[in-house]
Amino acid sequence: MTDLLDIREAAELLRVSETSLRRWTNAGVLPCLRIGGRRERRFRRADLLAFVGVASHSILPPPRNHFCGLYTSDLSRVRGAAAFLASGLQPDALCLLIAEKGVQRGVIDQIERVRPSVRSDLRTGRLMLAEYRSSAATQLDFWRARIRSALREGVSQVYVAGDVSAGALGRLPFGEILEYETEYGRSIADRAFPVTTLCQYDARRISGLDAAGLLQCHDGPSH
Amino acid sequence: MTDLLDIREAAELLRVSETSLRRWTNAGVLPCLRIGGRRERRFRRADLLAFVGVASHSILPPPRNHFCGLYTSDLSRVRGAAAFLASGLQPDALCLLIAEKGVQRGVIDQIERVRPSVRSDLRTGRLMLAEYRSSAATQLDFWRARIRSALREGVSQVYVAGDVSAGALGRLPFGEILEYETEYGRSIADRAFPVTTLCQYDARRISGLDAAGLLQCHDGPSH
DNA sequence: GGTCTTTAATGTACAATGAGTGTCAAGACA
DNA sequence: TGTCTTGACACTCATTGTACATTAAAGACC
Repeated sequence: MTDLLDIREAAELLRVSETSLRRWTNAGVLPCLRIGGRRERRFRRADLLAFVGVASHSILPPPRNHFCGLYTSDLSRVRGAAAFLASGLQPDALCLLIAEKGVQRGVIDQIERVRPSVRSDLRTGRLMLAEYRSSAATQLDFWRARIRSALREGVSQVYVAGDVSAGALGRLPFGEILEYETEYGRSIADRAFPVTTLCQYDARRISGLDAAGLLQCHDGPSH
Repeated sequence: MTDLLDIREAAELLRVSETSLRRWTNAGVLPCLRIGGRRERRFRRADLLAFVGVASHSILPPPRNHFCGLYTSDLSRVRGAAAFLASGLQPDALCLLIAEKGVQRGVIDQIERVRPSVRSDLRTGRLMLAEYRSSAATQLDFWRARIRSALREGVSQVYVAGDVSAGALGRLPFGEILEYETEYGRSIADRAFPVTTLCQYDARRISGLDAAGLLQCHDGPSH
């Protein structure tokens, strides 16, 4: 977690203009550090939060937003994805479900049991369906495009659930899947993006070593 | 994500007028932060969502104290246990390492690299070594006895690292191992006991289904 | 080394904004 | 019917945002 913010990031965090930050630091009411011969301002997150009266929890657990789920049956696969997406269907969020058609139907039916309005979520585009591309590169491009356009349209949080094992990606050698996941974690599920992801894998079709690799490139299991 | 919304964004999010937001914050029913000399309002997303009854993700994560670690090499096994125990070697804590003799030596050597005083920790009993019993029941009794006596002696936190795969327990059918872990989680790694546990397994010797079972009866992977 | 572009700081002037304080009408509800 | 809440509008005023020019450091490039 970057603890030192430049003036643009600080202005974005506090939703104020850079001018105000300069005024406040000049007036001495807001601490800031100076760096380099140009004496650029650097702000500590804790100082910024203290300035608006937020108690800075000194030790925050690191954010976890890239989970993997190992399902052991078709039912547990559907249940896992449904629970994840149902919790994500919030007013200003976008949910994406990437899975084969049959699985999509099962997940929708399952969500409907706790959220009868799923169908309308589908119509309004708050919940979108797709299938995995067959190449890691095109799939990554798909993610980036979808998420960027959603953020541009004002969505504040994106929830992604993908059934990797059953899709086209799942037929790649496992090493390539891990590379894909690693890249996904680095460039998409990064802290910078408000994206939370659940990657599902069929525990019956992977080895223990595969599972260890999955845990390595995810923030943990979902449950 | 600690993002703050200004009053316009907050009004847009909740689909109410800015007037109402001002009234609600003045009445104290909706929390808001104040910033700058004009005391402008800034709203935390979680507060806004909570105000309309949406369960926010800012609920405290449940405590996690029963981890499993999948190692893929002898080196990663030793490193995992060493990192875990080194972080646990605090003044009022007791650390337990349950592993075969050879692994014990490797872990001690590894800890010594970041904490030269390990040997004295061993002498004073702050770090204790043992090997797995061959039956789940006797092993559970061992844990209970050790931990209870430690707590009686004033220890405030117990850290347990165990290499299950390589020990006598690891030779049981995997179903029995899972039963043992489940019982351990229920009666020892319970919230009531100040015990944090790392159970290590050899990823090379288990199946994907086994790994899924392990994740099910642990709070998550350690890393 | 030198050159060019980018970026941030500083300073100034002026327009825009939000807070605080009112009033008032429309709709919900018992 | 009366009461309560919401949204809209008006007004003042201090703060904030924006736009501009200037300077200097940092980074990219040859």
